[in-house]
Amino acid sequence: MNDTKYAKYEQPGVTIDLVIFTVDEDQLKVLLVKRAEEPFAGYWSIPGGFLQKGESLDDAALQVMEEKTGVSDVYLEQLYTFGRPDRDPRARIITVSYFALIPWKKLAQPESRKVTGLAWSPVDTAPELAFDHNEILDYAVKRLRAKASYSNIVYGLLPEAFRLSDLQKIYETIIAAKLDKRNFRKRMLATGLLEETGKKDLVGAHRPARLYRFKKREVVYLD
Amino acid sequence: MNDTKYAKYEQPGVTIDLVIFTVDEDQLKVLLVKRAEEPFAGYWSIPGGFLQKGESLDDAALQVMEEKTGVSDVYLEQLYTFGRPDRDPRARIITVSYFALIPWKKLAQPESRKVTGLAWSPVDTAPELAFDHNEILDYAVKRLRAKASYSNIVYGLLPEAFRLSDLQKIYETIIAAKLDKRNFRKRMLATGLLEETGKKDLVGAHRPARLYRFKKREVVYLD
DNA sequence: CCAAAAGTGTTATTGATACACCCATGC
DNA sequence: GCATGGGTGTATCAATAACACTTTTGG
Repeated sequence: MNDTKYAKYEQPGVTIDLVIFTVDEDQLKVLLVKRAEEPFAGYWSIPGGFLQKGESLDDAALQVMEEKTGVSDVYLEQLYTFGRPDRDPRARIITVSYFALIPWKKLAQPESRKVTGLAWSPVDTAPELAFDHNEILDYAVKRLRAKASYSNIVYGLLPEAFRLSDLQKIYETIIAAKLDKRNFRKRMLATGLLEETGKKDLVGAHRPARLYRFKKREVVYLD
Repeated sequence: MNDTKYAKYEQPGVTIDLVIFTVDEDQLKVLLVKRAEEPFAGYWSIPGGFLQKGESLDDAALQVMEEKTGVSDVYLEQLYTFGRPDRDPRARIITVSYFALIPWKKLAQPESRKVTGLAWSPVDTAPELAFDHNEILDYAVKRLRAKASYSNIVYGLLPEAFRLSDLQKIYETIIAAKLDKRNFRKRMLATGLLEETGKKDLVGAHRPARLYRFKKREVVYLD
């Protein structure tokens, strides 16, 4: 920008911060990174980074995603932009927040989990975070819960093929409530968004489960 | 910001753009301003302005609102942040968009309507706008339609006291569909969000209508 | 008395909820 | 044969949708 022309306006730093969710061990978890530097050195924060020259906001979010998880083909949605003048003690910085969903299985490869300074924290026991990141996290959790109730967004937390009981578990975890198995299956199959893969899940000493997949791995709103 | 430390990052200009809605003549309308300067001189755009030093995003939005309409006590909600690198030909500028709702009556005072270079355009016949403002407008319309269906957000388009038929008209205008009068009234009164003012609207050669108001003029989600 | 909008109930349909037992497999 | 999770149907209740006439006022 032309500094003489725009001198009286703020030219803030712009960052992208990501709330990356997964469901693991029947808990909704969020990826946190430990800050090495001031401000908030030693605090946990959600992963983020500065917007690079020529980069779109979505690209910047993807960039952070790949950097921290090694994974890029995930559900990603812009959340909200936070810009309180004092939210960063260093300088005026506004942050465009995103939330992402990632199936636990994708992360189960050892290399993407061993990075130190990274941790998956259950959302309800998340520690005090740097900056206004608790606020961002709360906002993301609300959005996820709401959106799960009127869309098929949970596909982002599931692998390609899954059992209906997996799907139900994901819903129960997100909304923190038990659901009736028969009603749940009826409702899900009635949406017409699922199809059988024809395969069966053979693990365990019990009747094998049919495996389903989402016909389309993109957001569809119900009703 | 410290320019040496952050030199490799983008320091974009940050603007706030507002989609200001009202309902008038049974049409959903949006406030447009005519651009005098390049780029897009002569084009219509939605009102906006640069973020000022020390100003929060919400404050900046309010500022623009007051500047263009003379009104500040209105419904205002952050919408989405647009940041394609080429969205402004001058420089890298990202814009945090907001949408606002304003009751037509508030604008009916002559002084706030006479400003030249301002126009209320029906949303479905809006012209080609500057920058990516058509995209922002479309996004706002979708958000408004969706939110009207599961919240009491329409209070922002109504004066303090109104007839149930006014309320119904607003809904019909937003969702572009006719509603059944009896079912509509039953449903609205069942929400418990309305109360009678005790007064009656006496205009017109017909039975006077009871006037209602929202118990709380703040967003409540239904269900 | 006519025109105009306000106000009011009942029935049918649809969708949501509650609820319990048999099935297929591995060990 | 027993433990484990998979898979299925029906009856009740609640919410939504369809539908038409009487009332009150001003002119």
